[in-house]
Amino acid sequence: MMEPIKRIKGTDDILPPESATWQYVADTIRRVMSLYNYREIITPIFEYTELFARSIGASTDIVSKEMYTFLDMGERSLTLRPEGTASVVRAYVEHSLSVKFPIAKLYYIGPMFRQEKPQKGRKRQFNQFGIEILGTDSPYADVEGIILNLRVLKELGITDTHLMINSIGDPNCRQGYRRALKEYLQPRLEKLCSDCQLRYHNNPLRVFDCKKQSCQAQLEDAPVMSDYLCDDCRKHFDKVLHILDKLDIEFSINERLVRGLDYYTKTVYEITSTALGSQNSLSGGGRYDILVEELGGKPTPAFGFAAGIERIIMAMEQSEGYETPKPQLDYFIALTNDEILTTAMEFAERLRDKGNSVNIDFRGKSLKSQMKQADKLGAKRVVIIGDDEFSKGVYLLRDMETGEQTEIPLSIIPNTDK
RNA sequence: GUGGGUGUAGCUCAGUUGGUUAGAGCACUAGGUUGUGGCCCUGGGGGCCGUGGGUUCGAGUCCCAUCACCCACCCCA
Repeated sequence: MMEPIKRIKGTDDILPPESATWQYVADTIRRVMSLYNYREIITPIFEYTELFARSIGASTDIVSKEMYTFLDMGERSLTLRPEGTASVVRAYVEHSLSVKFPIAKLYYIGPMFRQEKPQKGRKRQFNQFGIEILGTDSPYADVEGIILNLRVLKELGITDTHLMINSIGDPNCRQGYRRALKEYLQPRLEKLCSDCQLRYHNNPLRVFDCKKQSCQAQLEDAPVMSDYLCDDCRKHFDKVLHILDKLDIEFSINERLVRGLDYYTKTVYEITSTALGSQNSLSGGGRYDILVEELGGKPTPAFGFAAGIERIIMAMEQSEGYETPKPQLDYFIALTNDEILTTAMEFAERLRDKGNSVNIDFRGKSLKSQMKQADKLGAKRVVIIGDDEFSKGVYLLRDMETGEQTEIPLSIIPNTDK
């Protein structure tokens, strides 16, 4: 026996019937996107490594240790995308989309790759969907993104969500805050864990993300970003909060919410669910007003979010009233003799011409076994063509719900309407 | 990278202080109904008990190693 080859660690095969859930989620996402008139953008799943280093930030965990990076035959460094925004912005700049779309409202959906140790809610290949609104700095854009995000979750039946929001300012006012935070932390450096001591140097804001009690204790009286926001950032944040209030959106301000990607400015937010375990973030995003410029485009303010589809499905499965999708089939064709197969195939094609889903078992099994099959496949009706019927030029149409059976000439295709 | 947990049939899991041919439910399959699904009944097929080594008269069970998966830290969606 040959040794079977197994799937790569951290990847998943999505099998029927679970794949139907996945399709349902994708359909719902696309439907909601169209409600807000967002249009799909499909970019390659690999890019030059440089793109991610420049956008996400070379010192971030994602770029410094989680990317699948390799050299192609021309010795160019390529990377499987770890997130979606960088590619969208790259395409936006590359195709000068700002000309055609003064405000570009785009969405994407597809697989992302990060080489992390897998655990609940964290795979090495996982799927995200997300949006990008490019070309406006309006706080209304932030809110539209957030409510679109919430609507997708709501329409999927996920209710136990929590929206947290914060502003991390622009590069200028954040600089002032960084300085103040470092001043505050410096005398306490000894009491922080080794990870946080590193963060102190690389990105002191991330100390807030530390889950260690001892580190959190040191942060109790730490300065908060909101005291350091410049007028423009302050106004923007207040406006976002105000609109959310007006729209009756529940949220909480989390002064310590910091994102792990370097490109964010002003608004950042995260939606969590208690159904998930340790990796409880369903989606997150924010404003990134300097990224387009950093990727070689004209200065263009923008907002976006990304959401994890596997995590969304986990949350769905745990929400009340969730049922696994049942198999659907309009017709099953059962026959008692291989000689009838050709006729049955023709008949099936004519049913399909009318838009019916049709299945035939080619194995020559007993009628009983075929009926069982039909039942298991969720067939609404079964067309039975036995030897007797075949010689008479008729078939039996059986309604699987009621058990009623009628004899009909083979020349007549059943009506599709119920 | 660091912890902890789990590996027995396709799936979910039993398996007594080590003791004959390793079990159940679901799924699959054949029949009960010689041409008809769901419910019920009866039979059948399926296991290098993760892998390698050790202890023992004897190992699914004890010991060591190894691999895989899961969960947590870390990080993020």
